Amino acid sequence: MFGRILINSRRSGRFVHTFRTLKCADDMSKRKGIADNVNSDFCDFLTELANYEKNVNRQMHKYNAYRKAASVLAKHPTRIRNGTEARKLDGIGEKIAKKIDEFVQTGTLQKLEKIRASDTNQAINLLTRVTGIGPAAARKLVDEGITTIEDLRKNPGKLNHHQQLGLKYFEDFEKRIPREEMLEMQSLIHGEINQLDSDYVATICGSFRRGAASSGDIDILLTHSSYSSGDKKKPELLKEVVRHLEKSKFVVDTISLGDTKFMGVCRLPAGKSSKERVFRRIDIRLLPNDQYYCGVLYFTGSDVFNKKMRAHALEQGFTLNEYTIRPLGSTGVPGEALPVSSEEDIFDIIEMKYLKPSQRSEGQ
DNA sequence: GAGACGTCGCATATGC
DNA sequence: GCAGATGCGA
DNA sequence: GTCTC
Repeated sequence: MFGRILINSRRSGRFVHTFRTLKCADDMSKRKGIADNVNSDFCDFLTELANYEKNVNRQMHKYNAYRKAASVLAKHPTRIRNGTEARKLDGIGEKIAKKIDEFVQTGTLQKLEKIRASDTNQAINLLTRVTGIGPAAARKLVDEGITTIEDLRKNPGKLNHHQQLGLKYFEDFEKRIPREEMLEMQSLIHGEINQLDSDYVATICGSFRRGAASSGDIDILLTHSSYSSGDKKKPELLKEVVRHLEKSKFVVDTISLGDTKFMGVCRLPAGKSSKERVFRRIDIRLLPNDQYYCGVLYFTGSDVFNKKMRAHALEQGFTLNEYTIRPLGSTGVPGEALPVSSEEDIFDIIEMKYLKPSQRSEGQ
């Protein structure tokens, strides 16, 4: 969920930074041996191809395949010299090996040049950066002659509610959130929720919880002592929190709101020198208390860490997902969910030494 | 050579 | 009005 | 596009 790994800051490929999300390069090289990415030029063109497959061709699996290839190259400690060398890496096959060769020899890719030359592709890629506009809507809009952000502003009637908010906050939503601001929002949120009802528990997850220097958005997991998975729906628990955060002027817009998931927009009150703050994307999920820590673990990531931990769980005869940890019978059929009342419980069950969130960035 | 590649909540379009 | 499908984001 | 079976 909090992928980022080394390529993009965000799964959608909305941002095109080439890694360096946290810590300084020195720190990284000492600990991990992956200081500067010596293959970053390959990663860049693979990421561009990935976004093309997703946004233009709606080929999500190719998108993921290109991203996997870029990721393995980014982690590779030495410079790849040609396709044959690249071919040895997991996730790089015949086609990408060929592209590496072409790029090494000519400094570019014919396929990429053609993609870049198409105005339609350019427009689709641009519109896709508005949250709520995916590959299908972008293509439809471009077919109707709408190709720029300005065009969108002139035709708000062609957008649904989510897309209208995406347009309204287009610039702000592409800005990263400094950790300092995340900490401010954390204390405001905890204060407000505790004032509302001290039986709520809220945890800001994602890369923030792992200590990242900046974040893309705010992802809050929420639970309440009165709410367990056996109970029936409690449609008011989440709505009450959202209403309260609206009343306190922190939450300013709603993208979607159901019984268990809120997606919206928030902003801190003006800071010193009365300078206006940036609008931020905020998500709040309500989980039953008995599933809360599996959820917190899952949404804290990183993706790579989650994969390793789930694999370890399997080796120990357990299946772990975002909701529960269950023992596997001799037939491989999952049994009843085990009781969990902390993240430590989950590590204990699978006999794994506890890792603080800040130690979960690349697994271990 | 065929199938998997994560899954699910919410909003909205679609068909009856 | 209802039920299952689609788009989207995470 | 790549991997697995």
